[in-house]
Amino acid sequence: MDPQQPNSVMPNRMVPAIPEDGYEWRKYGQKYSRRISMNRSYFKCRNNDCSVKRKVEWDPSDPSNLRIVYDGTHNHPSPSSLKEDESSTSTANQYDLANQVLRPC
DNA sequence: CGCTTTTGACCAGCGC
DNA sequence: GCGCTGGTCAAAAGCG
Repeated sequence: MDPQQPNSVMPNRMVPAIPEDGYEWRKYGQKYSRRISMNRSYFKCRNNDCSVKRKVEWDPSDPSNLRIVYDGTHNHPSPSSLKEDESSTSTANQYDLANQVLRPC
């Protein structure tokens, strides 16, 4: 029936589903934009020397439409990369913002 | 205990 | 001048 979660368990806290990019983020705000009818969540990268900001927008009626916006660049390797070998020459794993959803606008 | 998360309110700039 | 939005901060509570 409804694709929601009939169970009383919700893996997510309030957001539908955020794609992990391999970095750690700390949510520091959330707001709803009636202008675009979308929810906007504000995340900040946790690092002594890395305060990158990450904005996530998604439609409350269509959590499938996720819009990720990165503000800034990481100056430290991703924690996910640290736990495992990291591509021999760090090719360009530093800025793998390959999460730019492809939206036709 | 430490850490994280959530909500509300405030501020500033801009457009008309 | 007014209204509106965007963005951030603070505090509190709960959990392992």
